Amino acid sequence: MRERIYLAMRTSTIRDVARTASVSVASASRALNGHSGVAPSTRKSVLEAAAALNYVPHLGARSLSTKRSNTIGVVLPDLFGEFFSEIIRGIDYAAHRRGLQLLLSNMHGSERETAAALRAMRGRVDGLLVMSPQLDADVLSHNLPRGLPAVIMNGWIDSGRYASIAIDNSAGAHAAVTHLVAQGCKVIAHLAGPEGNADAQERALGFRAAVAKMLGDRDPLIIRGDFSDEAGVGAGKLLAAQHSGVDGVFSANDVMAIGCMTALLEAGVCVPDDVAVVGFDDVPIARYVTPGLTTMRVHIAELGERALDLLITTIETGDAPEVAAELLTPELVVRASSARTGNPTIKKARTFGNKGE
Amino acid sequence: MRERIYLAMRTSTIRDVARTASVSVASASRALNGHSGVAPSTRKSVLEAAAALNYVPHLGARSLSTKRSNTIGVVLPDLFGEFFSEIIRGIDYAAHRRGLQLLLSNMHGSERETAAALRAMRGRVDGLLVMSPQLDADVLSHNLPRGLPAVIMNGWIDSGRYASIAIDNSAGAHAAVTHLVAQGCKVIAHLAGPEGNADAQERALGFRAAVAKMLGDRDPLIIRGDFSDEAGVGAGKLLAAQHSGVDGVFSANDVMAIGCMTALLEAGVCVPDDVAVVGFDDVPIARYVTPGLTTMRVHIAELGERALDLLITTIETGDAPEVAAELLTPELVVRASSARTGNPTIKKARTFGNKGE
DNA sequence: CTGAAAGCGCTTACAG
DNA sequence: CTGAAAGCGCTTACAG
Repeated sequence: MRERIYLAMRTSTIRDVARTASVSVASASRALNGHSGVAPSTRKSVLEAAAALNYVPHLGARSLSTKRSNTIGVVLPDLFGEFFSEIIRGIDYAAHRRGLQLLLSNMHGSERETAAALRAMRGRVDGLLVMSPQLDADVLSHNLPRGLPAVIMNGWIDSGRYASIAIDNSAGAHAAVTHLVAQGCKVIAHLAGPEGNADAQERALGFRAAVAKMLGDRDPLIIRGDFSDEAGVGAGKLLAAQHSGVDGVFSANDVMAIGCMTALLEAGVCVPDDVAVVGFDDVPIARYVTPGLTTMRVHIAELGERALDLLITTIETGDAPEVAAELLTPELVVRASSARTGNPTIKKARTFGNKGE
Repeated sequence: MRERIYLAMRTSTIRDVARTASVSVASASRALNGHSGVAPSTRKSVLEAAAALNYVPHLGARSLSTKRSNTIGVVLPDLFGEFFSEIIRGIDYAAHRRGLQLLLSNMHGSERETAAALRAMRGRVDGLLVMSPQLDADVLSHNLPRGLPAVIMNGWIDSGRYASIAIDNSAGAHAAVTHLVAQGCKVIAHLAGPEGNADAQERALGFRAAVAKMLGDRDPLIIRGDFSDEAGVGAGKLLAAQHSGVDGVFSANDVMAIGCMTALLEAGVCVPDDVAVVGFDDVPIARYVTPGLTTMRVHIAELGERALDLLITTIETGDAPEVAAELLTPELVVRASSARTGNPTIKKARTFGNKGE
């Protein structure tokens, strides 16, 4: 009884197919893979046997012998959320077009886990897409299995070793500040991303440079965040309570910008007339919040798509002869969150001069 | 020269480690895997050799011989978007806790692709999580590799063959309509999901039953959608233009509900006072739109988490002795989109009696 | 056109 | 404690 169940459940192998079709395993393999040079009658009986046995090839075994998995490994800081979801969409789109599978993994923030995730890809994928804004090139290249083609997205890029693709954060920050100033903002604060994150750091630096140049502000208010909506809410509450005279906010990402707007609105602060808000990324929901969020559009999905294209090129041309390094320039998308009428609904605290009151 | 590059790039195998450490491959394997019964000196030299060679084990080969991949396959209708992103978050959370990797795949809508995706999992994963609201149990079970443990999420479930977990859509629809009626809505329309989708169908049926019972409406307005924001926008425009007297909308998912609200607001229709809107899912953004979206909370991430737990149980207990079938009941979350003051800003068209004018 | 054999990179009884 | 050998399920030169 036990044995019968076992036999019934056992998945059939190419050996079973060969035996059923009365041919060798080699012939079965050739027929199954549609190779030429197989007698029609042989092919027929093999395919029939396979169908009868409901044969499904063991891809692990196949890739062990072909050294090809038709799978791309993707290692991201997270697998969910507005931003990563869009990245995955782009990668998936490009992978699907080429008949490639995706092996996704995330690094859960720690260096140890990133190393584990990268190493776990060995022998299972043909190439790697890694987004690691938190880790420097050394950690990365030490743990990237040798000989595995890889493309680095948005990281502390070590040009030369791996192809890479990234966002021009500095240009983005500059454009955002320029826009806020053009809208009449006089005191602009920055809602920053996590420390140690390459993108966040570049955006903060770009912001500082821009407000120094355009507003002569060398010590702007910078609120440290972590890219989460909660951080945005906290910042919004802070700004609403503080009466700091801030009339414009440049947030390092959209998710925080949205949290910030929500908190400001709840506190009775009008966006954009009291405080104009600009985000970064243009995640899908940016257009659905009210007011719609002005932001620096990154074309996130396209970024993922381009990264996969780059990887394929790297794989096909062998050991990346000229290492590519693409830089994507974000574009300003103006929506209601920054469209100021020039009529603030509340007087600025600093007009009264008694800050903290 | 060519050869030198090749040698330099070649990834080292356990054989290289063994040779470097002057032990057999068997001993190297045991040392590397931390097995007991290895002389300390042997272990030491093996680990040193591995470090020196920057050895990374070939997981494909390992799982071929151990018949264990420590990877879970996940097949979803899509890998991105608010809903699937949350599902993935839950699955990832549970998988990470157990040290499991995720192999994600989507089915891009077609039956052929679903079959391919399911079969491609053979030999690469220890179990499968499948969400397939579009396909019936036969297609599914025909393509699920025999002997591969699986859990079906939200599908046309064939209780008995596979463990499953699903949402009580009927109860959810009923609760949504009950709420709208309690808010004073008299004419409720349904923004439906795609045909052939199990969840969508159950929600529509539940809606019909509820409005028939509570409002005596046996022929309610049902607008066919496809779960996309565009469909929601289209429905909102339609409702705004139609003067149909509709004062409540129950949408089959949040994303359409949000699109619908956006379109209604743009057309000058007040939500909730002219039209109250209730969604389904409680995706993360539901709380950030303005007005906040009332919805049936599904605890999406938890659904993914529970599904993985179920799968692990199935794998561990062998061939699922008692096939589990869990049903999750969604709960009503009231936000501003349905909090009516009783003061509509515009007169209902049907009050005038000249519909279409 | 076909089959026997070697090999992909591991692990694990089995002897010693 | 250690090593030689078989085996996981495939593919692919190599002979015939």
